[in-house]
Amino acid sequence: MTALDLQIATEACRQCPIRHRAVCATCEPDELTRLEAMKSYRTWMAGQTIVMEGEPMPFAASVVTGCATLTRSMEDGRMQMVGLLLPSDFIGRPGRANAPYEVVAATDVTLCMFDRPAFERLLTDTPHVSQRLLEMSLDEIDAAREWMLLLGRKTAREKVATLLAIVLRRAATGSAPLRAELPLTREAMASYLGLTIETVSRQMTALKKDGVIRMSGLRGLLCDDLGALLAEAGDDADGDVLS
Amino acid sequence: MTALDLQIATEACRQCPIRHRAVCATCEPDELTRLEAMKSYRTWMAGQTIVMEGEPMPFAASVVTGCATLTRSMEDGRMQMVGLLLPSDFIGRPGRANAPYEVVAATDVTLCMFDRPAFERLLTDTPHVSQRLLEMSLDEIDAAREWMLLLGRKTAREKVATLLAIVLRRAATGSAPLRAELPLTREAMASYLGLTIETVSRQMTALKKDGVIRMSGLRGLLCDDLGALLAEAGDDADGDVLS
DNA sequence: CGCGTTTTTGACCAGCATCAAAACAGGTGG
DNA sequence: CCACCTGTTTTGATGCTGGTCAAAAACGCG
Repeated sequence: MTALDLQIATEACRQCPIRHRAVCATCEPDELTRLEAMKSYRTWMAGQTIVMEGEPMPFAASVVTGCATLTRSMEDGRMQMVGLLLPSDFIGRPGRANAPYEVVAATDVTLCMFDRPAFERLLTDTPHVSQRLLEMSLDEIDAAREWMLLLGRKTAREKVATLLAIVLRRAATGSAPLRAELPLTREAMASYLGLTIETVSRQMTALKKDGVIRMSGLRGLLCDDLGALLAEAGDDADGDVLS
Repeated sequence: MTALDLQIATEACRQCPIRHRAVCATCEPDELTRLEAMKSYRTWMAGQTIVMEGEPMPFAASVVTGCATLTRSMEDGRMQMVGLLLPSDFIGRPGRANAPYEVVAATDVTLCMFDRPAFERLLTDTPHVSQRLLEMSLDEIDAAREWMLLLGRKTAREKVATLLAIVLRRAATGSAPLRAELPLTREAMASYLGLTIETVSRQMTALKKDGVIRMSGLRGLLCDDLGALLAEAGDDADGDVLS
């Protein structure tokens, strides 16, 4: 997506790359018009904090491009990622003014932001939107529960394999060898998986040595046999969710 | 609540003990009438399976009394609890016919069950209900994320202390010594916390030895100093969520 | 009272964290 | 283009937390 495309998208929802998957997916033309009036695009660079834990959050937003993370932290500094937001995912909780977690740009991220009061009015006025948001929330609950199984019961090797499989699934470019850019640093991976950086690194090395994955550079991920990777992940070969 | 009360509640939503907290909380009188037509009560005994993982789930329901658990399991038998349902909590996912997790009665449980197709029609017809369900789902997401922090980053001792604090909060009978009946077996606690039974048992013993809690029998929990317990839990003294 | 189940306790071990240092990548300025 | 510096990633050595296996104790129930 070029800067020009982005500009167009800013103006017309109909051109938007996440039009049919985001919270606005089921909007009618007149509802889109109303959305267009209250939305604005904004971009953050990788690593930048979008919202700090506990701070006021005067907007709701959809991720248009890039990847953001939600992180919850303890007083002594221990942190756990609790959400991974990819294009079309929704940020913000109607009815709540303050963010319960830190929101950080994992890669460069563009958000389509809605003024919170206006968005909440839209929610009460248009069942379309609130029903779509309900649907997305229910998916998110399922994803969170899958994630809880990972955090509570999987071994380090299974955790890493699971995450790599998730990334490959989302980036699915068709046939083998499957190829994807890791949108996460080792630190973000560790935060996602409830591990330390060192353990993530060791397990990646082990999976490479065992021929389950290959790397091209630090971020380029290759997999010839997704079945083998899924076996390492301890899942049966179906329905993972992300976000 | 006696058997007689329950009988009354079956007939009239207005008498229902969870009337203002459940998914029907915001219903108008006419909507309640519609609900009454499609609902039916059913009770399970502690330990019974309500729905098996992957099986069809032809209903949605609210927990009226008792406690149920949602559990996700891996092929090799490892299990992780992913939901703890207390009175007023909602079971079921509109738009999905099969249960993605096992539902088990932790204590004796009574559900107020709705026929799924009828309930889904109600959802599309009455924004009240779907907005209430959205609200509840968003709370559930927050609870799941808090739970993820526990699973990913807390020590065994912190995990156990956190769970005990959650139970005490929900059962809050006013002033010290705080008192509650544990609705969970050691096995269920372990499943909730991503630990083994033995570790849960050891940590409970340790917390007793350290004077943080006292037990009267296996299920009776006493705490003289909730602040001390919360300190052990690694939380600051506020907003935990459950379910 | 006796049996089955749940819980506790004990001994031991493995997996992951921790601490530390080396290797590597990426960017800057000479 | 290379030397240098900074931050990330990898590798190594070691220790602790929590898992595993086993048995004893406590509880619940017929």
